[in-house]
Amino acid sequence: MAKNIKPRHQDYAQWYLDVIKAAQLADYAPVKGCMVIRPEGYAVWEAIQRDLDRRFRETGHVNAYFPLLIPQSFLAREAEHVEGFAMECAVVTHSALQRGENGLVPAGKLEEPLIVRPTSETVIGYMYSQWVQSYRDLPLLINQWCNVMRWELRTRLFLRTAEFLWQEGHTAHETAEEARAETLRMLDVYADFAEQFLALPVIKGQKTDAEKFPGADTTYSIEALMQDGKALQCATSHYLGQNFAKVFDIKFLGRDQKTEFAYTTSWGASTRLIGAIIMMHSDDDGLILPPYAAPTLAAIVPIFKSDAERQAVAQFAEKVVAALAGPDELAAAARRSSSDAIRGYFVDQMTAQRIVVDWRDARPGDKQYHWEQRGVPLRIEIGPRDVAAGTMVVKRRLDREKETLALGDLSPQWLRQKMGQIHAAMLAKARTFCDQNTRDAQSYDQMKQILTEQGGFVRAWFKPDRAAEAKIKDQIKATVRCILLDEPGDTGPCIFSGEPTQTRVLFAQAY
RNA sequence: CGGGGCGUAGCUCAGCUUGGUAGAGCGUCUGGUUUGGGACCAGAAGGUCGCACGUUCAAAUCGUGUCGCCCCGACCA
Repeated sequence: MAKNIKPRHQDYAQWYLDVIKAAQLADYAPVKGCMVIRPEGYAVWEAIQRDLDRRFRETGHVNAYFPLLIPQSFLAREAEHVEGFAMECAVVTHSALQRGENGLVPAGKLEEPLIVRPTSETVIGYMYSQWVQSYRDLPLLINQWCNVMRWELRTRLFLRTAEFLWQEGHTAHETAEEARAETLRMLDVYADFAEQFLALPVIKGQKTDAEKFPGADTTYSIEALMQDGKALQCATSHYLGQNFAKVFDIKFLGRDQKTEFAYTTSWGASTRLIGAIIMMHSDDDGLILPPYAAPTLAAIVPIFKSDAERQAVAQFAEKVVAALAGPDELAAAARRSSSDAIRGYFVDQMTAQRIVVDWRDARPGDKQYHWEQRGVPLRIEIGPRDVAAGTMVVKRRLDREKETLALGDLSPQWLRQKMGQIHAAMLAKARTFCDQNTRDAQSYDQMKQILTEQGGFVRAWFKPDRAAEAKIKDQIKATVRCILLDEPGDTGPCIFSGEPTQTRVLFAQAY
């Protein structure tokens, strides 16, 4: 039992914070609502970036960078957009500081205030209008990795912070069909990524009008169910129609010699994904990282008493490292500056994933907890008894499964295969949880009972309606997470109004 | 931004009612014995009690103000 982590059943919110603290993923910043993403946490973000970026390239997108500051007037152009974001924008009004009576005071008032981007549809729309002249300029397929700021009043590390990191893709197309296809294509990219890379089973769906992105024609999202039975939106993809093209004048001369407004999309995923990883996979002992996103794949814990034993264990550990990372890496690591106590060896130069040998002057038990809490998928114990037998004890973080292996069993392929197995086990476990906590409701009372007593997703017939959704949210704190796609054209009675409807939705309490 | 709570050592908190030398546990550092799942002994360092003003011979303690944080609501990737 970890003594620095509150068990989930006692206080889930505190458990979440304890896991982050114990794994050193993030820290509070001096500015309320902002966080410092520490190296352990940032490495997970880099892994997410690496794999998503590859998927974006494979679907034809390129990266660029647009500015942090946006003229205030830009935001105001699209009515719904300004309505959605005006309440949470940081506004830059001055360009300097000067000494006043009580210290520094702002000076150099700006003619037009600038806002710190809460999202970049407006400034990108403005630029696109200058870049697009003809149908030959389309499609325009650009992504950017950046930070955004939404002045949140209640914040939680990774899940909701004032500043967060994300990527936002922005595309412009010749036809509505093409833009719609792009929107759904990127939704698929996110869903595949979540499952294949992060072991997060997700449900794809469409947002109701009440929940959609301000300014979008249609919003889609992937939704995941956390261990406490609450849903978390993990990524979104928006079909913006011609809404932004019209207000930013993104128009082109079509094949028919007529001028038309472009059809645009936008789609994004943020550091919130790290929160999803934590809440989906981790346990009362701390963080459990999905192997492909883990910066450290295995931690080797040497066990010894005498100096002679230490030497023998050290020699054997070198052989283990060489078997997993290659003999060249052993030499390369010796040239790198690093802590003497924790030595890292890259097993993959591209992903910078590594294994470590923990030579710190601490007891083996301490080291076990240390790496366990950080979510490292494998721990390898090497003691005098192992050295004598030419073996080691390999422990899986996920389920504490233990096996004794010989040196000859290890290889880079073995490690890759092991990671694949762990990933598959994590995905299966998470999917089982999601399935077991997705229930059908035939009546409003039944849904109310399920959501207040058990949580999870509730699948039901529902005719989307703002007033009804507001009432439901008020009464049982649940919202429509998404309208299910791929539903056969059946009709059923709306759980709220009783009217026949063709839409089935997922309800849940959400983060 | 409304309702409630809290600011004392790196962390968790006691002390405040009834004003009088600044406390505990954990952590940190040093030395020793230890080391196959969170060791033990000995010693040490560490705080203008959130900040300001006031009452008083005397304020962590009482009063006023102010700033910050946490929880609950409204708003949200």
